[in-house]
Amino acid sequence: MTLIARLADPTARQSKSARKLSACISADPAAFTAISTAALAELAGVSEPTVHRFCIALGYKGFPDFKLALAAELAQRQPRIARDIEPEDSTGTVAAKIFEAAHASLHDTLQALRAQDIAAAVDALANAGSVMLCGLGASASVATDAQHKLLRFPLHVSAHSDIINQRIAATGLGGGDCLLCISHSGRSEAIIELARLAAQNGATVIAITAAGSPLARECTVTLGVEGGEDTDIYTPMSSRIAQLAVIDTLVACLAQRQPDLFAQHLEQVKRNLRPTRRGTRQRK
Amino acid sequence: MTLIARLADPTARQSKSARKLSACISADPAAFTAISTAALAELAGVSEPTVHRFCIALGYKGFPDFKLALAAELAQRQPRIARDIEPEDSTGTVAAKIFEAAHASLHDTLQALRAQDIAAAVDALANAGSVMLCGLGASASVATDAQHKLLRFPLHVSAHSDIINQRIAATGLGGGDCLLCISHSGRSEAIIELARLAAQNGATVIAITAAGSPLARECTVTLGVEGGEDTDIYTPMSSRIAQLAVIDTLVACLAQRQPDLFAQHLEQVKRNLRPTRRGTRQRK
DNA sequence: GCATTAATGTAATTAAATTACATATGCAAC
DNA sequence: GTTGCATATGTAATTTAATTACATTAATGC
Repeated sequence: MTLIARLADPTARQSKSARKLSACISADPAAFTAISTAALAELAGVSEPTVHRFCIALGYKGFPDFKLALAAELAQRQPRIARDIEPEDSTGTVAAKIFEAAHASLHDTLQALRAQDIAAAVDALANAGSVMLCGLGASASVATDAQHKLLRFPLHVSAHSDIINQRIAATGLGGGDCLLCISHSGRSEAIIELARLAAQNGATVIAITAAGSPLARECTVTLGVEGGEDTDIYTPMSSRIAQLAVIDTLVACLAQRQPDLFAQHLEQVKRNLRPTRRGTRQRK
Repeated sequence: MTLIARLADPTARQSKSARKLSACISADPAAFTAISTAALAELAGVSEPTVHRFCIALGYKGFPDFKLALAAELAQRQPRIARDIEPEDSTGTVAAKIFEAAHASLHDTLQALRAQDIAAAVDALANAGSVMLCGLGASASVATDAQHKLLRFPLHVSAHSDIINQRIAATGLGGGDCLLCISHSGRSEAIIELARLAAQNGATVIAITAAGSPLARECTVTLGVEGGEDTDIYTPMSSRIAQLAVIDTLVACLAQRQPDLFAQHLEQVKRNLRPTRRGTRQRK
């Protein structure tokens, strides 16, 4: 757990003055990175040695050590100023905000991802008779991308972005088959229906979608994707990036599971990359 | 410039002992975050007040302030341990590595992106008679994604992932039209030919690809995408994520340029998002 | 080569952090 | 409810670190 989280943690058993200090620091951690024991003691209404003991109790060598750790942690946590784009923003600012949102989304998604869910999804994919990938709108291209990646494996993979074809194909799924749904909101009626249909037929349904969404409830395994900071405008953009990262993770785990294939895959990707590595001076 | 970069900067005019201190700290910055003036003075072979003056000269209030800044900066710079996935890695480790690579790729791409190039690309797109999007393999789904986003604008947009259709469509492009090529390596012969063809017909050619690649040389504007850390295996995965972020940036800038549309776009996305925000307890 | 300025060091001072010790508070057993 | 123990907190002393004041040395220009 991070230091700041530990300070804010109400379940931690702390003494009265420790609680005062925690509250005081949590309120504005940045303000306490450039302050002395005396000043902090004053502000928290405790004595100086209490501050010192507090730091020791948290596992630091003393107050300066604690301050250093706090400063480092504050620096580490992303700027997280991920804010909506304003009409007056410069091109550079727009780019920075977009990339920042993507970072935040990736970060949050990784935090929320549970290893056991990934493992379950990989199991289902690895053992599936056939794998069907579905998405609509922006998620359709994510599904296509997943198909591109999964084609390298000895799986029967199909991707559909047409809701008629999706339903037809889903009807054909049965036990041992696998449906991977991709949806930003997890509230697209067509996809939810599809998941339900596949599940009724006995297929394993995996969703890369918002945790806790209606789609998530229809699924065997849900890989939650977080939108990052709660900004209005660009969340669907960033979440799609996180979806891709989740797919990459599934593919990597799948590859890893099949050592021969893994090596082969590795070799192939290396071969594909070779031209990129070559000096760019020479033509072709 | 970062503090660490400033210390290592050989062009900076520094006194003899300042140079000694810079060298000493640059050698292992982390070691000096938990040390006293006396110890640093000893190690650098200078006196204590010299250390203090050195900190003041760098713009800090004193040695502790300097240490704090140094620690913060060290914490900030990414772990960057982006390494290849090993067969023995756990599921969680695989996920962490994949996401880390994505972070690195985004970071590097943003660093390398030039505002004037984005502006030029946005100009070309905004004023284009028709916009054609092309990519092959993994880049095909990125092109599809771009199409999905650009469809919201009053542009004539088409995306092709079939190399025959691509050539046919590119032949139809002329002055005032715009071709947006997406390629990881920038060495796909088919796409390079396409770019050349379109350019010959007078179209503006934009590429989202590796900077300095053959494709980049055929283009009016290149938006370079960095693969992140130079790891063998998963670079193409991460770079695709960065490609999407670049597209998002273009779309955002495009939206921003047309205030009415921007507002409309914003409203639309907000509307799309609304269901996500709603409490997830209620069904449908 | 001498004067002047900047750079560095020594020693003194101040401030901060830590320790030692005393007191108070809370809890359990009787 | 009181006694005893343990934990928590505070006061004061000590140590350590950081800073300042002043002296000395090295460097540069004339």
